[in-house]
This record gives sequence, structure tokens and C-alpha cells, in this order.
Amino acid sequence: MNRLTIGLKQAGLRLTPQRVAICKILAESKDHPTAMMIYHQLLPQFPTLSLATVYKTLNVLKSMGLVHTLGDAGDGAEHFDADLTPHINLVCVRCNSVVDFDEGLIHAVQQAVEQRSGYEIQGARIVYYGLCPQCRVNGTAKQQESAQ
Amino acid sequence: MNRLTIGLKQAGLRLTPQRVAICKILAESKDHPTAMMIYHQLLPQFPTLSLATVYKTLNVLKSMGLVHTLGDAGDGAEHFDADLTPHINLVCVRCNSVVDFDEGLIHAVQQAVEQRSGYEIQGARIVYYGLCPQCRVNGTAKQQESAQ
DNA sequence: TTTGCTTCAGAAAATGATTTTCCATAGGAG
DNA sequence: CTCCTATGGAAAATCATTTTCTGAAGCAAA
Ligand SMILES: [Mn+2]
Ligand SMILES: [Mn+2]
Ligand SMILES: [Zn+2]
Ligand SMILES: [Zn+2]
Repeated sequence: MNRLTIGLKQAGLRLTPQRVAICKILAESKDHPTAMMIYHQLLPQFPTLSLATVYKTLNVLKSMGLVHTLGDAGDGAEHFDADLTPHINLVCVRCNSVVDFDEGLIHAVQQAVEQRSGYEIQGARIVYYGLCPQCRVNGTAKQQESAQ
Repeated sequence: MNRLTIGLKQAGLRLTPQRVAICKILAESKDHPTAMMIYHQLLPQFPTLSLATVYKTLNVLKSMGLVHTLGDAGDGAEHFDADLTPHINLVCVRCNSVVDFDEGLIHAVQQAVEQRSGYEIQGARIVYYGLCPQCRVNGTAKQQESAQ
């Protein structure tokens, strides 16, 4: 029973096994999964699970503000983040990984935005993208996708 | 002749009228347009313009690092930003507007990420989303932007 | 338990933004 | 002018995401 399932219940939605499982993955994973990733991770446990169910649940959670979306990470799919605290996400455009990065300054930034923008802030999408350390190393002899 | 067209030329690409026009819109607009917005804006000038041409050009510019993408703003389309300097973008999830927000702290954040992450940073996507002041005033009514 | 109403998951079809394919042509090099 | 490659545009394809439809639960009252 985590923050997400509690939120669903408080909204009057039924806590079906599928929804609970999706919430569990979101709450426990640190890899900012896509709908497809969650689907494949749950398929062994729910052989008849439908991708539509995953998408529907994710959309419910998002519309309730219980999860954020980071946009695509070079793989053409939406990545979800259940960590609502202000933080930086690092995207590697080669291996499409998404990891968190701790930087205290970001809290002050969020406060500045909330106080000075006049917006009713609902969430943030703070992403820096580039090459992760591992892909930088492998990149010295990397695949050049230009010119033939 | 702006930074974008210069970049295209230096890359050995031809400066066709379509590409120049697309670069001009990107360099001069502050509204973070989508491919569709650019297409409609240029249609009077180029009646035979194809959306595919717009997408192709945008992808070239992006792959060269001359523009950034902010992800969707609630309208299901990718928004482009030609301003590469570190800055905050404010998205209104109701009217789907995207505006810049000046906050000096963000420069320090970028420096911290570059120095401590180990990543080869190529760009950033810093977006706060919520309701803009105007949409806040207009209350909970939906689809208020295009009034009758 | 039975009845009646509502919600849900899943399969399939639809949607729509973006990409790809194909081809006639423009334009640079020689 | 003649080759040759890069380009724009029309149309088709792709593919992540959404919607539709339907039978099966869940739930509560009798
Ligand atoms: Mn995160
Ligand atoms: Mn901007
Ligand atoms: Zn990587
Ligand atoms: Zn607004």
C-alpha cells in the first residue's frame, strides 16, 4: 500500500490486482519506466494483461497528479516518474537510460518559479540529456550514423 | 542569416527557401512552435509545402544540436525551442502555451550538472507545467482559450 | 443466494503525430 | 550541356497511444 494505491482508493477507484501491480512498479523502480516496460515486467505475473490497461492506469495516475512524465528519452516513448520531489533527471540519448541526479539548488529554483511566475505549478520536467559515462567510453569507437 | 541557417550551411546542406523559412520562424518566434504550427505559418508563403519537409528539417536541426525539444505541452505534439541558453519554460496545461521564465539560478544548476554528473551534456529540457495566470482566472471551465 | 447496477480488464480497431518511401526535379561541378 | 547528388512533396507506412466494445467481476440491497 503506497502513495499511489492510496491515491487511487481515495479517488473511489477499485484497487484491482493489475492497478496495484502497476503502482508497485512505479513506486519502487528508479528507472523511469515506459508503459511498454511496465507491461513486459508484469506479463509473467498477469499473462492476459493488456497494454491498454497499463496506459489507462498511467493516465489516471497522471491526471491525479500522482506521477509525472519526462517525455521521450530517445526511444520514442513516454517515461514516467513517481518521484514528485523536485529533482533533476539525466537522460542518455544513446542507451536511453534515465537516472536521478541530486542537486540541492533545484529546490530554490522551484520556489522561485512558484513565487514569481504567477502560475499554479502542478509539476516539473527537469531533464538534462547527453551521453552517460559508460556510453562516453564506448563512444570513442562508436557508430557514426552520418555519411557513407 | 541566423545561427540556424549558418549551421545548416556549415554542415554542407543546401539553404533552400523552405529551410531558410523554417529556421527564420524558429529563430524569431518565442512561442516554442510545433511542426504543425510552423507548417501552417508557412503555407501562405509556400502553398505546396509538405509537413514531411518541416519534420525533416526540424530533425536535421535537432540532430545537429541547433534546436531543443521540450516534449508535449498537453496538445500531444512536440514543441521546439531554438534558444539553447539554459532557461526555464513554463507550460500551461490548459491553453498549451509555452513561455520562457528568467531565473538566474538555472545557470548554476547547469554548471553543477556538467561538473558533477560525468555526463557529456548536450542539452536541457527544463519545464514547469501548470496553469498560467490567465487560465487560473478563467476558473475550472474547460477549453477557454478560443472563445466564441 | 439472487437481482440489478456499475466498474473493470482485455481484445481489437482507431487515432494521429511522425517517419519513410518513392520519384521528378533543382542545382552544383566539371 | 551532362552527370550526379541532394531535395521537396505526395502518399503510404509506422507505431505509440487512445478509444470502443463486451463479457466478467465487484458491490449492495433484498
Ligand atoms: Mn526522476
Ligand atoms: Mn524556451
Ligand atoms: Zn548511456
Ligand atoms: Zn493557460
